[in-house]
Amino acid sequence: MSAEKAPAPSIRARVRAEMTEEIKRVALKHLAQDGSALSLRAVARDMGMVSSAIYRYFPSRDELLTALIIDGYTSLGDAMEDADGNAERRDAHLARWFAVGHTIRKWALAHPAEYALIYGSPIPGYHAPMDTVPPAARTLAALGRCVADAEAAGKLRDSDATPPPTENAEYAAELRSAAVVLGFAEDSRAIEPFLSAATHVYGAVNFEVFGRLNNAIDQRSEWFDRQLRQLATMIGLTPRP
Amino acid sequence: MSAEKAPAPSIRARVRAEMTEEIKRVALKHLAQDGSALSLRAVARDMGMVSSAIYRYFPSRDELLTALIIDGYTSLGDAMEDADGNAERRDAHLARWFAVGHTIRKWALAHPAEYALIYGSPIPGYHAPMDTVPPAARTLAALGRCVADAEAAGKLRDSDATPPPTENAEYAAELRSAAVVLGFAEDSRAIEPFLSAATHVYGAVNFEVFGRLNNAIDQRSEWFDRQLRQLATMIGLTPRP
DNA sequence: CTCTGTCAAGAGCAGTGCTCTCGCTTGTGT
DNA sequence: ACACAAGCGAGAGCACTGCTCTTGACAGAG
Repeated sequence: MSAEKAPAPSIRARVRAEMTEEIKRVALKHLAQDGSALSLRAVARDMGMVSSAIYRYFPSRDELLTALIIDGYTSLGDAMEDADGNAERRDAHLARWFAVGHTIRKWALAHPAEYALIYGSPIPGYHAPMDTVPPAARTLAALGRCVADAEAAGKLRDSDATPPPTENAEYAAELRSAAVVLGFAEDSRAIEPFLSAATHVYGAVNFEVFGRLNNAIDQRSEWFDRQLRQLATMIGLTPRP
Repeated sequence: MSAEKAPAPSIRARVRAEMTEEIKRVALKHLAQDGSALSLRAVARDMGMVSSAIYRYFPSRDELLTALIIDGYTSLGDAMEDADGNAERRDAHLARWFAVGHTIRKWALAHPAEYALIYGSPIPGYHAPMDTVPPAARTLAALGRCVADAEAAGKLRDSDATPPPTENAEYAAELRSAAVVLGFAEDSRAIEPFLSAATHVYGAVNFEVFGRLNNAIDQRSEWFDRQLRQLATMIGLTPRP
């Protein structure tokens, strides 16, 4: 018998953790099929449990949703950081932009229910707790890093489309604050174009995942890629044409 | 007694139409409060009816949703066309762009539930029928008209951000087809920048309405206005800086 | 070998979309 | 002027939902 006792993982705790994971797994499966109409009873039935047993693991449907939301952000964040690659390609800013951008779209198409959960319309009675903020911020930061690194390396043209500096001091302060959070320099000139570009990227993914491109654009990879390219130009990631 | 009899509005039909409108009105109120979790029973209760009575007017919850969706698109479309103004300002393309753009945002903020209904995540079991397509297309066309008119009048710079003409023939055909539907010339060079811009506009409104700007950007009117301005530059609506 | 904390199960509450049947009202054709 | 039928609201009922509470079993710790 090994004499481990310090962290005392406790068989009970281990089993409990496994059950929790299993519930999330099945819930995710249901979410993928039925959309945001997630039913605890259906999950329980699928696991051969009685519905009330689930409440031993998640005190409410909202807590389950929160867990799934955090998992979703984490999964997307992981995918984006993976796509961003390691330090060796740190200077390939444009390639990183495309890689990370396409990863958002691909992840969303592969996990439409989770995508709707985290970037779709808010769920009626549900209010996201603060725990979801850091994983959410990580995804935006992953995209931002490509631009921030380029700017820090002096590889960024000035954006031609950005309007002149704002005269609204509060807005300027908010931009500076966002810059710091996302790893840009506090006085970055790229932060506003980047936030614009991110808004656009998520808008495009929304359109595609939520079916707004049906009967209009079928060449969706091309459509998305060209928008990424246009945004790269707008931000200043590409040399002036 | 007036001798009108040709269309025979039929008292019953009139009352029925009024009831239908009343149900939609109450449903909209509930939608605004509880989000997409619309309950027929609650609507009926609010009207002092029994739930089954509603089925005399809408054969299913989906049909009610369809009616609300069509009303939503129509309301937004009306607001946008109103903002676009009449023929007298037909040449004020940039002003029209801002007016129509801001109208989308204002309408969405004033009707968040209806906005979520038509531009948010799809409702789980619901499939939108074809009737919703024309009202939906009208909103996009209303925004597009500002750009199409500018292009037709030769008042549009070439967009600098747009990537070079695509080599994907199918994608090019889809662009031409979209151009025709939205009132652009078939060989319009502005259609792709415009579609990009529209994607961006709806992305920005999504972010704000769905709370993705919370704790980040409070100066939202400024934020949105600057993005509209940037997009105008990208499309070529403003003179080169 | 108890004791105690954890668990699944089941019944139950209030709510949901939807169906069906029952009478009542009311507009309408003869 | 009257009888007919269509349209209507009410109510019961089915299968479902999230959630609560109680009960009884079991397993780890002392």
